[in-house]
Amino acid sequence: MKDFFDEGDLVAVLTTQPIDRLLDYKAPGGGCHLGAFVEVPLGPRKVIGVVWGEGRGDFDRAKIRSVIRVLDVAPMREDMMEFLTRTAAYTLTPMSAMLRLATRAPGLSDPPSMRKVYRHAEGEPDRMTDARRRVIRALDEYGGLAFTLKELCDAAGVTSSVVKGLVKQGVLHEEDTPRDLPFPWLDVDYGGKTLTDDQAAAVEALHVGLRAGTYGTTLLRGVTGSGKTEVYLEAVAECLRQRRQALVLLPEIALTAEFMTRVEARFGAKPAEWHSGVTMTERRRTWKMVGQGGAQLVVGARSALYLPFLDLGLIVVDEEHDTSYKQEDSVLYNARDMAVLRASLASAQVILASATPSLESWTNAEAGKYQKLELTARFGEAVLPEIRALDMRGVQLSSNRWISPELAGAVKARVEKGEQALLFLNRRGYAPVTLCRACGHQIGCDHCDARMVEHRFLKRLVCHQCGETKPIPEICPACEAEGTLAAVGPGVERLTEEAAALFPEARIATLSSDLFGSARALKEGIRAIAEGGADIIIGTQLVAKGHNFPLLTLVGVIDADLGLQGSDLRAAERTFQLMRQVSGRAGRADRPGEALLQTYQPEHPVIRAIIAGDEEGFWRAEAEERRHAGVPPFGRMAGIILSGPDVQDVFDLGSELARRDEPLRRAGAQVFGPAPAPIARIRGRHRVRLLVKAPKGVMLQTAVAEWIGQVRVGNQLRLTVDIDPQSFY
DNA sequence: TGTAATGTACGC
DNA sequence: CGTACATTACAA
Repeated sequence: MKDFFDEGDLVAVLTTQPIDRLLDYKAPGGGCHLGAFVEVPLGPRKVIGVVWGEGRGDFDRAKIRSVIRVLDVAPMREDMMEFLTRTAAYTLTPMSAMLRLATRAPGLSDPPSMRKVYRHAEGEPDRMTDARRRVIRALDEYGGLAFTLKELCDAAGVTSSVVKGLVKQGVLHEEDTPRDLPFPWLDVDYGGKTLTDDQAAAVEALHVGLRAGTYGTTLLRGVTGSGKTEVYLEAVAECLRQRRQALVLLPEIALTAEFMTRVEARFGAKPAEWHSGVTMTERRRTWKMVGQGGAQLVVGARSALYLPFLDLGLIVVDEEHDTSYKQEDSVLYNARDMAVLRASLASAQVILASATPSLESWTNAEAGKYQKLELTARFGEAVLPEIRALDMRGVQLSSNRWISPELAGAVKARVEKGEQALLFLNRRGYAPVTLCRACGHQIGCDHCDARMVEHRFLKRLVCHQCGETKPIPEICPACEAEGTLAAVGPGVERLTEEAAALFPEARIATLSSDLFGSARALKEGIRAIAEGGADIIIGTQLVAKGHNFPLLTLVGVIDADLGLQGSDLRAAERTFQLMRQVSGRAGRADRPGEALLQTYQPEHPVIRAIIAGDEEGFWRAEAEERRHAGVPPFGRMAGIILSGPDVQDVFDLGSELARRDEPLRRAGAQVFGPAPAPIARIRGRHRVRLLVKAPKGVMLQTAVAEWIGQVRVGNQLRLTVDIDPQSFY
């Protein structure tokens, strides 16, 4: 394929506008490379695009316009173009949306922005003052390093006029430097730790693939506290020694800060960071430096996969089982799967790290598609907690009490020893249901088919679906009885109330995503608690995600059955992982831990597998069940969500699709539905769901694309395809 | 008969 | 996605 186009040659350009085809333009003066980022005229506007190939010449020559200019960023590499094409085909997403995902950095079209920095030049000022002395001292202290105006003023404690005055006299030198600077060099020999035999063996195995510079995927399994992070940081080190770039994906923004500190301890500097909480300036710097090789390591969220790496050698997907890797908005992709795809195109290695792998990864490892590495020994003296079920069937609890006497006793004992206890309940707010005792009416959201959840800290009812809030009413909105509304069921806020009554001496901290204003505040809160700022921690699933609580020795799960209900096929897997993760919080440092699960169904296979610690047994049973049902990873599925303001319109479209299923049947696939989606109305839009099921090996995407191509989706209606959905009801 | 509101086609 | 242009709704 041609990779350079001279002025006037026809080039095909992919724009970020939702036009599902390439547009022909004339190459600009000076020509352009394949993959070049360009600005092109489109109607009355200028838009950004990428030179995708030779022009096709099927458009009226006279109407073809010229590329305005080539942007000052590195051209998109061919493996990246291929990656976008393959992701688009896999997820049935238009290419323009993929390009938008790959250009999510501000100011790409701006010229390289410069800023002024100051250095100490020669000579003395005409008149030495205290302020002037401080400025010069600040500059000299850092060995001639350049300061920006703000940095210099802050360091010297002066106003900008002092600095400007010194510049005018030639004592300070003012110069322009590019604003986007390379990230500090990561030193692979900076802070290596001594590894256990177990870890060293895993590192050695990972080094083989990294040195070969080929594609390969490894499932790195290790119980909590076994030192997975140390192991994959050594893999990162090896990748950097090979002069290639590395990417570490984390499921939660809240985890990045702690991880950045660990990277700094290992490599002597902080790497580039990429997620929604990063400032615009840093985003642009990261995007540009990744493309120029000025960033060796990126730590970030799933969208970091779409950064324009120059030479990517390793992708680590930490906590690979985490459901947040599957995006539930705009482009629907699973970052775990796309990481494997990207790596295979870039001849890079993938490490999927988890204590409780997803069934998909477990199956791939069993089948020999992935290398499997296990870390068994727990770091330090700690051992896995003893896990016990508390059978709640015989327990008499007074109304609105959820902590059994046995669990309460265990908590009390731990707290008296100066240890921490965690009470886990995966429900935000105070009470999930607000019910009228007179007429039985439940307060729901006006825009969604969901119940409003009382949040007592906010003193409001909140819809967890759309975020709508309203004050807690005095009278029942249905029967107008006064004072009959009752909060029913437990949430973490209510549990906090109960714990405060049971343990009046204990310091209690509640960890729930909605109780902290920002990711920063949350991180600060977690740190304070981990350092002993609380005796009892009450938390939602937030606490299951990899935070370190060294003083924690007891985990009490209030409702282990939550999540087992419902007909979600992944419910068992998710409950298993969550329970294992949560109980893994106990006894991480040097004290043995204990986990108690309150349950009304102690014989349930999932609960029994958790208690027995029989992971292999659980996965084998779960795999067998899925194989039998013909569902992922042993079959293929696609979810279709239709939504619109009018129920009838939405259902009509659903029925039409169900009727015209020949393309699916021809391919060997089957369609179910239409049925109301799990939440049949969100933000005033009615939702209907269809499910396509096919045996493995069917060209699912091709069939689905042809199938939905038959119908015309009206203006108000929306059709979303979700390949490999996470949940299907 | 006009303007506002809503729908549809197009971009090279 | 924005924009231009067509079509329909509705008040005067």
